[in-house]
Amino acid sequence: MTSLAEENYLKAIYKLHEKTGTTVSTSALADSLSVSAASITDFVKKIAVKKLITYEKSKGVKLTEKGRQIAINIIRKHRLWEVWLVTKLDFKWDEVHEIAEQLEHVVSDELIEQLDKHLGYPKTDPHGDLIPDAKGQFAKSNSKPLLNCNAGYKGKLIGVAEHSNSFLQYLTKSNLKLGDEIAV
Amino acid sequence: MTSLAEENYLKAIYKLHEKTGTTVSTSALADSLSVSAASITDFVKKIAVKKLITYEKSKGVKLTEKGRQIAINIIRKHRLWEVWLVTKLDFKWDEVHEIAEQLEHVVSDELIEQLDKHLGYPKTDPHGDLIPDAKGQFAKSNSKPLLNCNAGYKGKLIGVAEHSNSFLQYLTKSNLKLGDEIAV
DNA sequence: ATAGATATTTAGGCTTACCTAATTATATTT
DNA sequence: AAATATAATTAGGTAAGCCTAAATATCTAT
Repeated sequence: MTSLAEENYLKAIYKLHEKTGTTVSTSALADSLSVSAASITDFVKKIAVKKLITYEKSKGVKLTEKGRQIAINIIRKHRLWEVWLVTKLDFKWDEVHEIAEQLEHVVSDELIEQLDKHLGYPKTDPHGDLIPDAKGQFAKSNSKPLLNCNAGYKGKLIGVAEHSNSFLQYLTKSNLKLGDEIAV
Repeated sequence: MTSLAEENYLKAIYKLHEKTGTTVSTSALADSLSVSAASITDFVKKIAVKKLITYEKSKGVKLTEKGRQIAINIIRKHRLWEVWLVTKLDFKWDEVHEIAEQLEHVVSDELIEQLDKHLGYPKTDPHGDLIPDAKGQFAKSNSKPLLNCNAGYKGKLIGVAEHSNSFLQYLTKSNLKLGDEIAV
């Protein structure tokens, strides 16, 4: 029903919307998916017909509730697989993204439910991102971006917004990991 | 490098060759892959150019060493995933094939090596089939088909040749499982 | 050895997901 | 507001992996 390409488009739209809060532009999508703008316009029209997104010519794109649910489900799978890779297979947090990008597209609801159980129903992934439940609900988080913290502020490092391998490796080398108590 | 379709063709050729011992015919492949004979001819020509198989017009197809290695690697991955599904996620032996068909195409050598380690380097999958090692070597098996056993013969059930869900469920219902001592 | 049956290949087409180049629409400067 | 820059769309095309229908090759039985 949902092709690999569709899943990746929906996920990219979800993430760009999350970041900007606005409708998602053709060029932002083209950038994020490494595909030409023309291809985006094409594809976006197709999935608009399927009611996965709403699309207004030259005005960007928005997920419908249906599209949002699919996107969240992919994210759920991605994050569960990342937890598995780190906790069960001993991968580092900077080594799991590419593998999870593949595993997230495996289709089997029972598989994901069993995996979730096997992992002990984790709430967050190795980067501190929340894992939505099977219904697409995210738990509440009381996180606060480091940028908004004044000097002297003390807290616990519960997640990282930047996921690049180099940044993650830098944190590891600096002896910083999730759960650490930090002061600004 | 190796597309999903290629992987499935090579695996199918491997399995049909294993079963018949001869070159693999267009129609056998068409049957096994649920694809028209015309499509087989097309595809087979393409992967012959890539030296994954040898192909003689109207005379069927054979894996090259290169093609064989790819096929065995897919089988290795398939069987390791099946072990994981049964031993770690509590799936039944008749529930794992379809899921493993998807997982076997995930590309990451480190993933497979870590998975193998996580599982304790299993020698056989949940149906008793041998799991080749990372170099494509199969261990020796001293199995004997039940059909070749005379009445009165005693032995241990170490594998099943028939993998259909209905047969596996029948064995389970009959209280038969791998490792059982049986007499003919 | 030849007719008929079966298997295989060829020819021509389709869909998906991409592309480039050209055109049109929107935003930004002055 | 006009000129220019940037973004988006349209038009036309490509490769992969499939299809059906028609043509040809191989096998089987007499």
